[in-house]
Amino acid sequence: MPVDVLEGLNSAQREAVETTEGPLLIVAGPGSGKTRVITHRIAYLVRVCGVSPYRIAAVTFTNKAAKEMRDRLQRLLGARGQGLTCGTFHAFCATVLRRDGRPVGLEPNFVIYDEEDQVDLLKRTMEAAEVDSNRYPVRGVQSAISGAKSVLLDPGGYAARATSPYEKVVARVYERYQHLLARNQAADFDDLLLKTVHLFQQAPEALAKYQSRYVHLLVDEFQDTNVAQYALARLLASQHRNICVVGDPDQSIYSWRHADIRNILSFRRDYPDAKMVSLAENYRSTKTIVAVAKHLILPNRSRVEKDLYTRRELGPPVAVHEAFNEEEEAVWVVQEVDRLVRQDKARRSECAVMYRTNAQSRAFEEACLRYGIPYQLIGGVRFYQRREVKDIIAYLRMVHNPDDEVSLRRVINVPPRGIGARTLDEAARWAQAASLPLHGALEALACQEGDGPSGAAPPLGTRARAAVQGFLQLLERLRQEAKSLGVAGLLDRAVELTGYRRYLLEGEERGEEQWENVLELRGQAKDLEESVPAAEGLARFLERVALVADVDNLDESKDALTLITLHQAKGLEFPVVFIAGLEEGLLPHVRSLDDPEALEEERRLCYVGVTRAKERLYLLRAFRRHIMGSTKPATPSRFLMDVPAEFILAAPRMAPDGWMKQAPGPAAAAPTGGPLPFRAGDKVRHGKFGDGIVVNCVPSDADHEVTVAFRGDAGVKRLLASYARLEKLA
DNA sequence: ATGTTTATTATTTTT
DNA sequence: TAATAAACAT
Repeated sequence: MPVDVLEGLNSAQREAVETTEGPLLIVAGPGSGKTRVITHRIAYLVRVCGVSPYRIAAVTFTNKAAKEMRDRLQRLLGARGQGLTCGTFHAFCATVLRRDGRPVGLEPNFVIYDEEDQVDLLKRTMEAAEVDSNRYPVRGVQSAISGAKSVLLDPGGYAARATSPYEKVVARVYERYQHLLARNQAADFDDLLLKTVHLFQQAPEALAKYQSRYVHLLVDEFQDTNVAQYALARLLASQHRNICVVGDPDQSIYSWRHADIRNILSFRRDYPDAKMVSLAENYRSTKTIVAVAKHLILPNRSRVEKDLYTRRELGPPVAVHEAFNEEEEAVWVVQEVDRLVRQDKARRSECAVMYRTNAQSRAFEEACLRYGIPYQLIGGVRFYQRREVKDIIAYLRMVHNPDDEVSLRRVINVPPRGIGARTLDEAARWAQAASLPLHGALEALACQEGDGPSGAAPPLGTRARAAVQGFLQLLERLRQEAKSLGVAGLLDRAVELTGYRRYLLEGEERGEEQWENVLELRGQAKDLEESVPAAEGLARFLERVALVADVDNLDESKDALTLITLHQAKGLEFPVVFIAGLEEGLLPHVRSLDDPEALEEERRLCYVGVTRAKERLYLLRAFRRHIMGSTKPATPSRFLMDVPAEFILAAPRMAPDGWMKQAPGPAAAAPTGGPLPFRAGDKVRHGKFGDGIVVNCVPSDADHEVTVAFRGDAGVKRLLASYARLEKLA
């Protein structure tokens, strides 16, 4: 009866699923059915080996991946999957620390600081430590500390290793920063991992509890783990040694987030008896695309050999197109999408444009708007990062954890209630002197209870005192009401008592939209109330907003062209993929040009993009590119040189109908577009821009580029003759 | 305490 | 170029 979990698997996949005992390393190429293998392996453990789901942990990097895994397991196991631990590293650690974090200084109600909160706190740390933030940019220090934490160095360990003056300064800041976090009952993202490892090292009974529980451990996206995460996985697995890691070194693109591919080497060193299974058959892409991907990644030195292949058809050749500039690159793509859709070759939702930097999306958005192509821009400001959302969350966080000073400072004057920088400075100074937490100092000051500890300094003016008093009363009231209200109700009260709605709607530029976001947040709180006991509601809600960032993700039901960065595209697939900006300095990015390892990562990024494509792949570059205010000539990316000519069809500027049917062949010389259709001085009319005068007209590939000065708001535009449909006026 | 002007600085961003 | 932060004036 239970053999069907093996059905439809190829032999390598089957081997991976059936290897249930001992350490296992699965190297999974793109499109090789990785998620399928993981889920089937879990199903196999439960249904064939009779392992209780309670004893299995599957750890992923993203909530999206975790959710997909849960959904698929639901289908495979139904109710028999109950009790499985499946989530991100960070979520797992947060759970452990809420329950058992006291030995490492965390109360169950600790808050989780995101990067913005981290930077806020660091700024103040550096001020207090008198470190000049011009000489030591906060972002840099933040990254250094994060890097230290990712390799499990605490302030002492880091200080001991610090050699350069810069590192010594960082060490000083790091030490104080950790003190402040502790005083705030807060952990940043890196702390979640670091503190869990420390907990396991310092409290053997805590480790024993989790070690004995998890008989089987699976780690997905292993190429993106950092040292701390790997250490954690090893600790967890050390009793039963059933650790299965799945990854693809060729798709490691997060070293700048301290992911360390060397973990794969460490794994082999730490588990010399590990079995290795390579999933090399690709089910996603055509032969052409797989071949291009292979050639592209081949020059990388640090690789684990893996011979990707597919049994799929050859498919159309890869189209390489050189546009004049980013604007025309975008127009070309948008028109090509439109053509594919009109000719029924693809639906819009099956097409994606991928690029290295977010700034590149702009030209594509404009082109989509101009040609009326619906699009979906992925990325940008994440929902929980939005100012108005974070403000509301800050109120909730203060209710939950009075020590959270970052939240306190964030909203003490939002909406404005007359507590400015001066008052706050005074309170902070006072708190310091009396060694009180900030909220304690504010309370003391508001009651005017005596003078400073030294008996001197008359504290606040009456006006400021009243304001502070008002704020504290507001908080107190919220805390009282929180006892009898759900999260949504509490949120409502916070909004009401602060007048936040009016503040947005009357004071802010995008108030309407911001208010919508607050309502969206409220909706989520309401949803959560349905499934969580009221007593845990607030804690669970705060946990979720801290650790889940993907509310606004790809909507597959929308019939729109997807615009997405290469990084975000990892894990996705599309029948039609356009990779834009294949130019030196962009892909590979300038900041990687002098570093061979960084260059390899850029190459992997490009590889990730190529391997997203199922049927059709387009590689684009511009001849000139507008970057940071000035236009510069661009040279073709070295990655383009690694695509063998036999797979390329040099796409003509205007794709004539059916050109995709042509046989692949070497790039043909660009034809010219015949006699000039316009001359400077001609009067013309354009459907959208109205009347204008031709300034210039030059041949451009198979077409003509016409520069027209329009009379209306349109100004001077450069258009392609065959698309602009300019009407010549007498 | 808050609105205005100037200066600065620009990859990627799973948690 | 354009967004954002810090400095500045009111």
